[in-house]
Amino acid sequence: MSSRSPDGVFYLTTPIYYINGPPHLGHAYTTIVADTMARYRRLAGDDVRFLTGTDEHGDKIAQAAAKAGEAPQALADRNAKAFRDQWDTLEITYDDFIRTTEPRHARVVQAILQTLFERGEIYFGKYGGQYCFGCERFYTEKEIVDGKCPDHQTPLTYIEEENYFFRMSAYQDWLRRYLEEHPDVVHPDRYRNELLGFLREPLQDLSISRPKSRLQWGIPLPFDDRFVTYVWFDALLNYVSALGGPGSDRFRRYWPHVHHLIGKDILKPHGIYWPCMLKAAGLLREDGSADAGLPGFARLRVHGYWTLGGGKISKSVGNVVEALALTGKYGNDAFRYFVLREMPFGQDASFSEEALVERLNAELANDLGNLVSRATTMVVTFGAAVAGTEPAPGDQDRAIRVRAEETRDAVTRAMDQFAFQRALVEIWSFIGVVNRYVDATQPWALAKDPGRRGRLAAVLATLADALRYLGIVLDPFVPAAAARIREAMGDRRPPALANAAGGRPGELGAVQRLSGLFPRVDTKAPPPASVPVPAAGPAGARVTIDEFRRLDLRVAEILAAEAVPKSKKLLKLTVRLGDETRTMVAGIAEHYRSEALVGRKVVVVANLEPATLMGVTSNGMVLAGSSGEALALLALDRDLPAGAKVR
RNA sequence: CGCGGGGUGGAGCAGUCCGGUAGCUCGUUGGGCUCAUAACCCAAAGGUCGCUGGUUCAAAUCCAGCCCCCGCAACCA
Repeated sequence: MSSRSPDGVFYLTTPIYYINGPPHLGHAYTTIVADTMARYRRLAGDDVRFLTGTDEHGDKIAQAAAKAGEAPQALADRNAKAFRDQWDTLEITYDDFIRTTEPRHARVVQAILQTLFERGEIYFGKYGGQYCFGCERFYTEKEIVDGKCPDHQTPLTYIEEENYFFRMSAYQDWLRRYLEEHPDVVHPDRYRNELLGFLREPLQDLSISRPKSRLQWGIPLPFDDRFVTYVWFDALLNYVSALGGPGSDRFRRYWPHVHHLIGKDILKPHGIYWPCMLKAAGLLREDGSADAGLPGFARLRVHGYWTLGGGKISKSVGNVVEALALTGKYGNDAFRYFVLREMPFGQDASFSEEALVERLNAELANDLGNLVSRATTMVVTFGAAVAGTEPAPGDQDRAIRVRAEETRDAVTRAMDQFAFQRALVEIWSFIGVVNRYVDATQPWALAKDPGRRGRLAAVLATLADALRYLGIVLDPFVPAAAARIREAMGDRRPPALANAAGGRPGELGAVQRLSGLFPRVDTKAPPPASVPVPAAGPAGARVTIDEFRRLDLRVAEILAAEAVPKSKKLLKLTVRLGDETRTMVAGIAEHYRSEALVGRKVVVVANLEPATLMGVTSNGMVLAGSSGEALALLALDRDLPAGAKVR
């Protein structure tokens, strides 16, 4: 069985991460998965190109920079560095790190836009529609939830403006047929089904520009510098620009072998926009053509989400940034092993420190670490006694060799499907076999019997062979530990899957004892709870008394309360302030039953900008205090008429 | 009728597509071993497979209905 990729070339990308926050568990998982796959492919002998990077344009960055009183580029430089530093800490072996603010990226984006423009794939049109400033995009009637952005729940603004559009609608049929006929381009399969689901609705043309009057922090359109490029159009092209763009040698070599690793949240841009863009730009192979210089589709490998703190006993990690900090506490290998082993690729899984420690102790320390320790100790201790002895291999030894090869093939099959969990299960099953082999052959007993030297020699050679093998197959998953195993076994060859075969006993004399590869974590005295969750939040900036007075706080009587249909948290309240009656929406449905509220007097902000939530317009806000899960409405300790001023 | 995942020994999960003795890891208990990181190996105890009904010789598995949990959508104005 060959473990190589077609042509022995493999191009793997992570999404480029948006730099509006620090790297967290989600980013790290994607990147670790990619790194594991890249290492595995290299181990299998492929020529691998592994790309990651950062997405740095857009209004959010521009605004954050303005707020901090610095240039957007300065902010981007700082935040991009945080990602790079994190990946260095995790020993991620990326070959290239692209930033969308780099000239090499802008050049390619502009060149491709120009090509599309000249081909008539982009047209200038007037568009009137509901726009969300938070999302930097227009919404269709269908997407709008009661006049609000379905993402931000903020009111949309009707904007009529001229923009450039990509004729994405022209590719709907092509894309649907392609996905139907090529089940392997999106994995796991359910995500392909989801894409086909999207395609049952008519595909709209995609607005790909934003007027500079509204957004400046972006790549100018090459054919009209009054506009900058829409962020997704800009961002997706990093996968091409990082190779130097169409026509470059690197592009020709790697682009046909591209695999995009993504999280399920960005399936739509990658599974709909991206293939249409590529098709239009001539960067995909024509149907039926044998053009080897282009891929038929940008293959997608889609993973699920981590959930946190689901368990009852879970005093564990509170958020995704904290979760990532556990790499420092338990080490890169343990963290990698946990996330790869715990989450079946494509599905959701829950993350907890307890589960991590359990796997670290049971699988890394007990199964693997202890095996390495006992085996190296025996080879070193008893090895001298068998020097020069002709080994007498038996069935047990041959069985280990066979099992090793079966395991290697099973790992190959699993990795071809991005099934990291299954690959690890296979390897650990082999570790169990070797542990049982030690108990069955009892080398310590053989060592006491001079007449069984030949047998002992064979057993020790088999053990050494098995560890050398593990030092190779474990390399993508726990690279540091694997390197230590190879070193202890005196194996100085660069690791290669081709060498992960049994039956090549090396010099027992070169073996060194290796103990404590993964020390157990004492769970009796649990480690101090990680970073304490900060309370409600630091006191914000101060306000002046005048600013405070701008708030119109009033006593209000609740006349009626009802749940907002389909909402989980919202109650629609009818309240009376003096003579006036109005509707307010409050996110308290999980804490108060509507019947219990009628007749109560509460404190409200009366002059708040109206907002529509789940279709109900709220004219004000009911005040409540909260702490963690608990929530309480403000009440008066003596009665006052509705409408009374609060200050 | 918004989308999706799930309910299987104490904990976490597999098995469900294609019906036929309910399996794995952790934990517990007993034993073995002494090479090893209180580890490793063997064995045992422990389950009305969420509920109800149906199909069937036979249901964790198929069908119908119901209950509950968890993500996301999706909001705490």
